[in-house]
Amino acid sequence: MPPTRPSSAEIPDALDSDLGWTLGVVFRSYVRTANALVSHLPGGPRGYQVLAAAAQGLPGGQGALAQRLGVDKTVMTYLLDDLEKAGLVERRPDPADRRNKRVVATERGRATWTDTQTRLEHAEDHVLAPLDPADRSVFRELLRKLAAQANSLDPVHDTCRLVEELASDVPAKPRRSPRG
Amino acid sequence: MPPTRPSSAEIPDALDSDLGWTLGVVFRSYVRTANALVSHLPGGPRGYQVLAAAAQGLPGGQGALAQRLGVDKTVMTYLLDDLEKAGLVERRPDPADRRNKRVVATERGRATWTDTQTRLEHAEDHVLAPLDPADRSVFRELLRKLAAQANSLDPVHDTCRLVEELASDVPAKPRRSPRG
DNA sequence: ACAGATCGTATGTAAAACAGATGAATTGTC
DNA sequence: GACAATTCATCTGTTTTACATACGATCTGT
Repeated sequence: MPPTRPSSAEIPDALDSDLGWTLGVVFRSYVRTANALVSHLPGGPRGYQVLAAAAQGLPGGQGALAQRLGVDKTVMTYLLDDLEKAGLVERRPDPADRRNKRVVATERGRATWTDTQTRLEHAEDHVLAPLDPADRSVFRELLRKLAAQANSLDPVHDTCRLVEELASDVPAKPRRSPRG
Repeated sequence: MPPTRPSSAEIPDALDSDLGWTLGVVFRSYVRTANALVSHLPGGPRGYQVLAAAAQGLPGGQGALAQRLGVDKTVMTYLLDDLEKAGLVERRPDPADRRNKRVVATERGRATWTDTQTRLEHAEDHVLAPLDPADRSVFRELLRKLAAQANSLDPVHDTCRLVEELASDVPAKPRRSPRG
C-alpha cells in the first residue's frame, strides 16, 4: 500500500482539481519532510512512533505495541533491536509476567523524543506556510472533522460494501501474475 | 514509502490535533477506498494511471510514461504486460521510431477508464461526506493552495536544507542495519 | 558504413513483509 | 503439584517488490 509511493513529478495536467491528487501531494510533502526529520533515528518514522510510545510509558508488552502501531510483531523485533542498540530504549522483563518485555525509553531516548517533537512541529508549519493563520486553523478544523469521520468508518468491510455497491463488472479477484 | 502503511487503529491518544496524523488518516482513507475501486484492473492504482494516460493519448513511448508516473521502466514493462494481457491497452510500434512503443488504449480500455473515473468521483464524495457543501469547497481551495506550494518546493535538496537547518546531532547517515 | 546513444526487455540482487515453527513462561484443570 | 494448552518474543523460510545491470534492436551522428 503505501501502496503508492510515486517519487516526484507525475500527471501534471488536467487533474489539478482532483481531490485525491492534491491530497496526495500535500501528504507526500509532509511525509517527505517528516521522514527527513526523523531519519537520524533507527527505523525512521516507525522508530519515532515506537520511541514516542515508550517515552509516554504506555502499558503492554511489545506485541501490544506492534498491534497498536499496525506493524507485524517480527518487524517490531528488529525495530527494537536497532532502537536498543542506539541506546534509546530498553527491553525490560515484566516482573508480573516474565514472558512480556516492557519497552521503556532511556534518559537519552526521552531527550531525543522531545527534540524530535519540536522538529515535527516545524515540519507542520513548513507545510502550512502558504496559508495565513486564519486559514490554517480553518484547514486544521476541517481536516479534523474529516479524520474523525474517516476513523469511524475505517473498518475494511465498509469499503468492501462500497465496492460492491459501485462495482459493475468485477466477478473475481484478478491477482497480479508473477513476473516470470 | 510508502513508507508508512499502517493498517487501521494506531496511536489513538493525544495526537488528535497533530496535522501529520490527521492528514495521514484522511489520505489513507481515500487511498483505501480508491485502491478498492481500482483493484479490479491489473496493476491496481498504477495500472489505472497508465490506463488514464493511454486513454488520453498522450505522446511518448513507455519510457517517458514511466518517468511521468514516477515508476521504474522495468516496472512499466510488466505493468503493461498485465494491462495488455487484460485487453485494455496495446503496445504499438511507433512508425516514426520503431524502438519506441506507443501505448494506446483499446475500446474496452477507454470504456473501463471512464467507468473507473466516475467511481473515483464517488470516492471523493465519500471522503468529503462529513462536510457540508460550503465547507467542501473551502477545503478544496485551501488544499489546492497547499498543493501548489508543495509542488514548487518539492525538489529534494530543499528538504535536505531544512534538515540541516534544524538538525542538532546528525553527523552521518545511519542507514538501517540489515536484519541478520 | 560504422561508432555511439537510446528504447524496451530480460536477468540478477537486495530489501522488506508476512506466515509458520521454536523456546521460554504462564494459565488452567485435574 | 503435574500436565496440557496458550501466549509472548524470536528465529527461519518464503514471497513480493523495487532497483541496478546487461542485452538486443534501432536510430543518429559523422
